[in-house]
Amino acid sequence: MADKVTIATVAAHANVSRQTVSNVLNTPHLVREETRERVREAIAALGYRANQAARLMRTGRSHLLAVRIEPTQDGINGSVLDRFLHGLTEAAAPAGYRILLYAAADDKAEITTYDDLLATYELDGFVLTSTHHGDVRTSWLAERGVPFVTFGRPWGAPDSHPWVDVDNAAGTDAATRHLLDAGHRRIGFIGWPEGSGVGDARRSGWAAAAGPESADLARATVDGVAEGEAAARDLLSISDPPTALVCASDSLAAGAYAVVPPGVAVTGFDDTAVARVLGLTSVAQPLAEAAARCVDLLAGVLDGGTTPRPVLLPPSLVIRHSA
Amino acid sequence: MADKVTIATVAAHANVSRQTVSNVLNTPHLVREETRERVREAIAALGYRANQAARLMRTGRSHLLAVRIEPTQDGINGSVLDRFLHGLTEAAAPAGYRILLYAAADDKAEITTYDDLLATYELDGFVLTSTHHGDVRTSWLAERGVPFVTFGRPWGAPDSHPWVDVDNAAGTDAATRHLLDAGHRRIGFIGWPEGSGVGDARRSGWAAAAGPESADLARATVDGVAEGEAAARDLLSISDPPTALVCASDSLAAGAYAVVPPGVAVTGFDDTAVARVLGLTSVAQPLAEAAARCVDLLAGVLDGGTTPRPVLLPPSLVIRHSA
DNA sequence: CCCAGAAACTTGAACGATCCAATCATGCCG
DNA sequence: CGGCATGATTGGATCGTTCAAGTTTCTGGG
Repeated sequence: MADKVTIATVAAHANVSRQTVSNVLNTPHLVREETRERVREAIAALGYRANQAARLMRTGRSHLLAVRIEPTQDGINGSVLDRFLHGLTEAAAPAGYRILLYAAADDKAEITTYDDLLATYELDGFVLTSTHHGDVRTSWLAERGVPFVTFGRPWGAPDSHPWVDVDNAAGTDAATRHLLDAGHRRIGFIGWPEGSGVGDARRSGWAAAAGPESADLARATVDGVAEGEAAARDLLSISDPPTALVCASDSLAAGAYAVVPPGVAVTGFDDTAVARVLGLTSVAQPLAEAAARCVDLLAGVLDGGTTPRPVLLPPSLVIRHSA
Repeated sequence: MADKVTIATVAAHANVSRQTVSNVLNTPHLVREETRERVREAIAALGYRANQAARLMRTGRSHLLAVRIEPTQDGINGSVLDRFLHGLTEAAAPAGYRILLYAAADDKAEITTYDDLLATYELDGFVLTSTHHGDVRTSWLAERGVPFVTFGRPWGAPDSHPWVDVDNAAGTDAATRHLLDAGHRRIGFIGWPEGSGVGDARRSGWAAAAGPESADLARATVDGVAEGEAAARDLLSISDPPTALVCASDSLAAGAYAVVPPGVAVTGFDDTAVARVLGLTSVAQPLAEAAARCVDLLAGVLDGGTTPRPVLLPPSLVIRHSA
């Protein structure tokens, strides 16, 4: 391979100074068109690419965004993060950013990692997933003025930082309406214990569409297939049992679907591979879109200095034979 | 926040020169113990962290490893990559490396990306997944002397580069033996068309254990649930049909399991969430271990300059009620 | 007490880019 | 035709670190 092509190589090749080459790249309007063209040709001919490390040292901008990769919980929702990461990576590239991964056991360890990443790699920003009530991470980042976006709205102060979220309530609302349209009148809900923002939103969407007469048809349990099975059995054992079940996750739905008698409809959430294989009707999150908007917001803060508006995306219902 | 802490800040604080601080970090044996201790205290007191960008400029080592993140195919095997990535990230951190993601539509685009990543970020190495026959990527990297490891053995020249792989044949062999132990005598196989190294290995493991008398009980098809269903139907319609089916993937197994009569056993491959939910017996790959060994090998090449030996890991059989 | 040689430490330069201030060229107006 | 504003281009300094080479300190044998 040829020797390293630096900005000086290009400058010599195009008969201009280094600074002029730099201007062509960063502030093209300062350079006469003729010169600009000549420099561009030299860049193309030599295959020059600006060295990020050197640029970073001067500008303080690494063009690196960090995302945490979490260990897959039960594995069912694993591919959700997977698709989100892929979306991020694809959206970041054209905007000139790259995605750096980090792992952390808990929120406290995550903050230590922030400190490290910021000091050693001078990251430009963070994308946080699965935010929760009283999240220490967001306040730590905000205090230090580190740019970040969350996928998931802030559960405390309304708009304390930019965020992208999927309208969870609209998702269960759509699922419930779909069941109503199919003639179901008693529609149950299997969700998570109160306190998780996402879970509460999913319950409220069902509650709004199902109406107050269904208030006693909700069950709360931790996520899991066995738990979904148990909750479904419980709901079906009451007098005048529900004829359809809206579930807060595909795990719960998979469990429920395994024990309900034929004719009882079940819907899940996240449109995972499990839903696809079982034929579960499920609410799909627009993950690629969400990832792209996360990058947009972050790039907006970084490049434009704007304080962007939050983004709330509508989910869609994927109808299969379970409902 | 306080101003940036550089090596000069530490040097001033410890009453030594910059170089001595650098020596404490990189070649401690050159520094007198007393001084070393003093410098270490200064580093801790100031919370100093070496700036990677500056270090990179001088040494040419970015401590960054790149991995491609692929779009999830049918979603079923999605979480495999997910778990592998998590393993990589966790293993890389203690070795002083970070993981950078990139996306690419095909092998050709991937090579363009290599070029870009190497020139702009000066990546230390690559981890390649899903290598295949006549892979242009490995030869491109090898020609340029770029360090890389593949997860999946090279299908051409035997040991042309370091690799980590799971013994696919051992996996289907174990599954087949498990079925033999359970009393099955006619054991079929549903796999992929010849030519994919992984698929061929999985078939050969079954073939070895099932014996030549089962040679006509193999079917080849592209991956997918519907395809698994069709292949299973086909195998069960012959005279003296198999009483058990070994499948090359959980997708195929899920399809097959849906149509086989009770008593016919089915095994899958990859121990995905789908297998867990359906209760499919499946071959599990030690992904975290594989990822860790990938990092080991790459770190060995980068730090030690050694040419490490390939690693072949044994899979394990997760037994559920499908077999 | 001197001196060679090793050990410990320091200084200046360099990596490749951008920023800043200064210089050179150009065109316009009086 | 000189003066001057404007625009285009240039050279030097700089970011934080490590390398290479230099200088000082220490040690021990004669």
